[in-house]
Amino acid sequence: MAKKGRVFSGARPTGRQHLGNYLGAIKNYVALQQDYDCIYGIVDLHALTTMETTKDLKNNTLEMALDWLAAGIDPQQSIVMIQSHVLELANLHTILSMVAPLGKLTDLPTFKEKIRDQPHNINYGLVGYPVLMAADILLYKSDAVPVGVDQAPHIEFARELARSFNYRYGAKVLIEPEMKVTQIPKVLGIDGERKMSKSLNNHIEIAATPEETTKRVMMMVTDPNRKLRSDPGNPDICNVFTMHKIFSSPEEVEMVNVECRRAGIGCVDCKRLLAKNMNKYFEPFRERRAEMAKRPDDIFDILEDGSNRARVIAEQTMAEVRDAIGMP
RNA sequence: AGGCCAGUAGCUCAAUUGGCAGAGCGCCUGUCUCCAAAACAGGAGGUUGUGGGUUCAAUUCCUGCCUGGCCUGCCA
Repeated sequence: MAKKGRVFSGARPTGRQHLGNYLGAIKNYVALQQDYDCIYGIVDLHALTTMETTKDLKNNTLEMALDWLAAGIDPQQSIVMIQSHVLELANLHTILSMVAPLGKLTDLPTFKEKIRDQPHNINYGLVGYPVLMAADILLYKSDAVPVGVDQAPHIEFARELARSFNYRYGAKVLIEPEMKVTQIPKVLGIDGERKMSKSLNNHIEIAATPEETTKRVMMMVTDPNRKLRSDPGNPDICNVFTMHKIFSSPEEVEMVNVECRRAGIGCVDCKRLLAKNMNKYFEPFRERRAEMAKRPDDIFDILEDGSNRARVIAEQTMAEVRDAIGMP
């Protein structure tokens, strides 16, 4: 069947995925498979720019791959691969680094953030992060890249690199990728104020047990003005309600919306309903995942197969790149 | 390569002349609340970067090494 083109997206191996990862990326990855030839990379090289210890790298890769595959990313239909297993990437990265303007790299907001976050580890790779990202996208001749708005400058940078390369070497080898801005719901953590993230420990893992999920939901911060059971609440500022809108039926959402405001239901009732719906939502996923987790070798085989398929595309691109440059 | 400075709890930092390594924030538990938050009470968390040395005793003094920052050079 004819698809609209090729999509590449990568995620750093952060281990077991949480609701933010799922709603922000994975769900979208699964949906895109219908219309595009997708390549999903576990970008371990990018992870090295911030990781100071790599002892969990392999396990984090496995855990994330399990979440991806069990969630519906289909390795028959898409390519699921490990970034570092395609050596051509390093080659293209080096070549692109000669075209990449340093001033632009150091001006990017993400780089400035990292300077603030890890002033003791400002490495060369950190500056070149967007170059490596561009290399990944361009290596596979991606037509589109699904990203959140925060990644927009990086995609724009990749487009400019492709243009610069093509102009400098008088070729049309590299394809400027379209930015496929996905409307990512801003998923807040259980603290109700900051973005859900593992490092803030305000996350809920999608592969968590029903008990663990319920426990974490009960810990969620609600409308602080609703102190007593008899007080009316305001769902508009309550993250529990936001989650209801994702995991509960329209009828239940309406019920919560009405009953919370007139103290018809309490937060405990509200949270129990949410936890129940979340657990129901992820039940089939968790069953599939548990099955897959019994055979970790199979997962690594899938990743290896994906990397091999990706390499075929990469080799073709690199032949064209070398030819365009006029390398002997 | 040389010179100077720094490294202490998850984070930011204290610790008198060399004398039991502490605080704030964060984290966990409890009280209180429908839950959560807030408040209060309690708790965990450390080979003081690391190996030697001096000393009755080293976070503190000496020294090798590691890491980071600033400066001066050398090579490509």
